[in-house]
This record gives sequence, C-alpha cells and structure tokens, in this order.
Amino acid sequence: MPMLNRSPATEEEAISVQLSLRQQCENRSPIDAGSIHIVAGADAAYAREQVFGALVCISFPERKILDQAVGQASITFPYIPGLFAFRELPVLETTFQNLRTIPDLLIAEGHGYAHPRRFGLASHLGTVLGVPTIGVAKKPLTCEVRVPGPDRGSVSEIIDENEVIGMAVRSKPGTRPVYVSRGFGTRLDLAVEIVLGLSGDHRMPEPLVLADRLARKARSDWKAGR
DNA sequence: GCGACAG
DNA sequence: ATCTTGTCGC
Repeated sequence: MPMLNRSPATEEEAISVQLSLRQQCENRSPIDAGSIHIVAGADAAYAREQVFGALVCISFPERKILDQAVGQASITFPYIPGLFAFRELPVLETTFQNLRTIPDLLIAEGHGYAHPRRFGLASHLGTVLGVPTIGVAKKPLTCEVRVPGPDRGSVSEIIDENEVIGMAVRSKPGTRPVYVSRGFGTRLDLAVEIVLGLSGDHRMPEPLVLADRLARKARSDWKAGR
C-alpha cells in the first residue's frame, strides 16, 4: 500500500492543512486513564538528509518494554517553528507501520495543543494515526510560563490568550520542567498524570527516553553499514 | 524592521 | 536536531 502523502509545498499550504486537520482532532472524544495499559514514545534522530524514527511501547504503569520499531526516510520539509510536524510526521508514520502493537496512548516529543494554532506535532500525529496522543516538550513554544515549584509533581499553567493550553511539570527535582499538552483524544489532566506516572528516573517520560536511544541507535547502525 | 521560535 | 572535549558542579 503506497504512501501517497506529499509534504506541503509552501508554509501557507502547511498551515491550511493544520487548520483542516484540527477540526478532525477536536471531534475525537477524550479517553480516560483507566483504559491506558500500553504507552508508546516517539522520537527521531537526524543524519544529513536522512531521518530515523523510533517507537517504543511499554506497559503502564509497570514500564516493561513490550514492542519497538524503527523507520527511515529522507527529509522532505525544513524545520520551521509551528510547522515542526511536517518534518517528523512522514518517518513516524513509516515507523508506526513497522510496529506490531497498537498503543493505547502515544507520547510525542514536542507540543500538542500548546501551539500557536493549537495543533502541534502530538495533535497532528495522533489525528493521522488515529491513536490518542499527548505532547511533551523540553521548551515552551510561543508563550512564557511561570516556573513550577521545585518538588516533583509541581505544575504551573501555560496560558495563551486567556486559555490554559498546557502545563509546565516538574517531572524530576533539580531539572528544568517539561511542557505538557494534550494531543488527539486526550485531556490535559490525563496528559499530566501520565507524564508524572512515567518520569522521575529521568526528566522526560521513560517511553521518550527509550525512543530517543533507539532512534540514535538506528542512525549509528546505518552509519556503520555504509 | 527586529527578535523569538517545539526538534 | 546536529557539530563536539573538556570541564564545572552536585
């Protein structure tokens, strides 16, 4: 089954795609925490014109690795803040096809609703795959955030245009907070709950740490064999 | 116009 | 994200 999706040719086209898919995203009713048993993390690593994707599924809340997959693609879109999804989406879709397990929830590295148009990578990926998602980013995108308290579990709201669009979460003491938002089929409170349930050993939730390592390994394996 | 700007 | 050794600090 060939993948006929092309990357947008212009920024304007990319933005209109976001505005269109956003409607579809908002249609999906949110899942609840009780239905989450398998959580996946998604990440990518770059080498020149190649990008390597990785997905790792773990059990929740036990954190046992259940399945994982990698994928490779050529880069087809530049990095533009606000349009980041168009850079990583193709390889993550390919990687998802290589996965044997359908996760109950997918964690993307980047923002979901906490986005200028409320449709970041996490929202976009979830909408395209039909899998509930949340976004976890290392930095806020557009708006500044109050700093949460020093204790693990402390949170502060990310507010834009008088709306709470995400949460800064102290996932590990002594490190900078992570920026959490809902994606496709999820709510912010659940997103925060999951992040706190899967972090602590590291600042980022475990599935993202594992996916990051796997993507880097896929890249080094590729470099070694050429 | 200038600076900011997920990864 | 990536290019990259040593180094300051807990």
